[in-house]
Amino acid sequence: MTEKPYHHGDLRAALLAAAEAELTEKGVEGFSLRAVAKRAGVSHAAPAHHFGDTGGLLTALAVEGFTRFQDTLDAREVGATDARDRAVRAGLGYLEFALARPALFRLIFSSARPDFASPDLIAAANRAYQHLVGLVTTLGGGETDVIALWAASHGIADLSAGHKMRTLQGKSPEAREAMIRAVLLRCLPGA
Amino acid sequence: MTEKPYHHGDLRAALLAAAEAELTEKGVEGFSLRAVAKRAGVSHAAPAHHFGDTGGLLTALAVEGFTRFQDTLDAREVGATDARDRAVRAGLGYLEFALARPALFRLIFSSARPDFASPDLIAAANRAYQHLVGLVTTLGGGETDVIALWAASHGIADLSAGHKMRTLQGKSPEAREAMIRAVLLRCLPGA
DNA sequence: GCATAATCCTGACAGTGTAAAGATGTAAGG
DNA sequence: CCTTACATCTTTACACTGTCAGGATTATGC
Repeated sequence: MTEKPYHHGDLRAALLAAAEAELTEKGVEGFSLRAVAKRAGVSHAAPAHHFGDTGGLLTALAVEGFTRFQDTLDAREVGATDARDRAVRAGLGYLEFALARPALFRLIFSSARPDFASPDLIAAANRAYQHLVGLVTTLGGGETDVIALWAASHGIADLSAGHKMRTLQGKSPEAREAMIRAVLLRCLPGA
Repeated sequence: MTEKPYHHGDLRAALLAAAEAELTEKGVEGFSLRAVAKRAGVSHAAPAHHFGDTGGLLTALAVEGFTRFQDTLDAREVGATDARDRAVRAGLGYLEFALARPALFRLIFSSARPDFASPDLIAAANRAYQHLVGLVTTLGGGETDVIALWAASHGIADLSAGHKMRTLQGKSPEAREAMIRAVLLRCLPGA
């Protein structure tokens, strides 16, 4: 294995990994393309060929973020006792992702830097949304119920990621989960 | 009135106004301190004396933003038929502010650039939170109810400000408001 | 093997935030 | 009134940023 081959091999993936690390350390607002390149051990202009500009890199990262977001929800849903419990668990997964990867959460939900007109990103976002719709329609809910569950889940997650909701931070994990379950249950159809 | 006095007179206020204009045009992530100074017709290092660094300016702007946020909610609450309607109207004001001033909304809720340890900012945020607590406790609600109403209001507002919730965008203003009222009512105590 | 394309680097440019030091006005005290 | 101190603003400088143009290197197709 040569020390530094001119061609990286899979620079695109390496840049994405470096970008995610950079993002979690500095946040969306402190994100630096040159720092990502340096972290990947490559020249500062190397990312341009793969992603165009900074927005392109962040768009690709947002696509990856959306799938990881959905993965976290899916993982939480396994073992659900019934359809209602499954919807509640999805909301808990929403929060879990926001707390585990706040920067990625901000990138996909509260940033203007990715190109949200990108077909890939639209597709990734739609997958997550359609999954939510499926959860609610299984319970016999309609548009209003989708909005209710989404808003409550997102509100708790976003406020918790920004450390705004200190009432929840103070509680023990069990008490916190019980509280959130109670809130989410209100948003389910036929409550 | 001389054209350009060396001392501005009230540069601090002028910079805050310029900063808000700059923020609404470029967003938090495109915010530039030098552009603010140029907009105020002053040297690029002038803001430093009044606000220290960029974070200081954005912190002061966030304090102003929080009071305007609360003003919007208060304005919506006048004319409420009862306590329940008042809480619902507060939620509608939450959304109104997020749509009218999305950049300011992002600054106070989803940005890491202001110094949220600043006493002024903490005080402004606490005022808004205590007002929410008052709305809920008047209805006989507890901690869980506060979280429910806040999360739903914030979720709807944040997702709408980011143009993520297209279900609501498509509706007419009347249908939209009716839908949101239905969601918020679920979060009130004794639903 | 050779032309071509893909990949990565170097160098340059305008723009950014911040710090230091100088310029200019204001205010206070004698 | 004059001077001394202070507040305010400018100028200059530096390191850093994203992006572009052009050159160097390697892989690929024929």
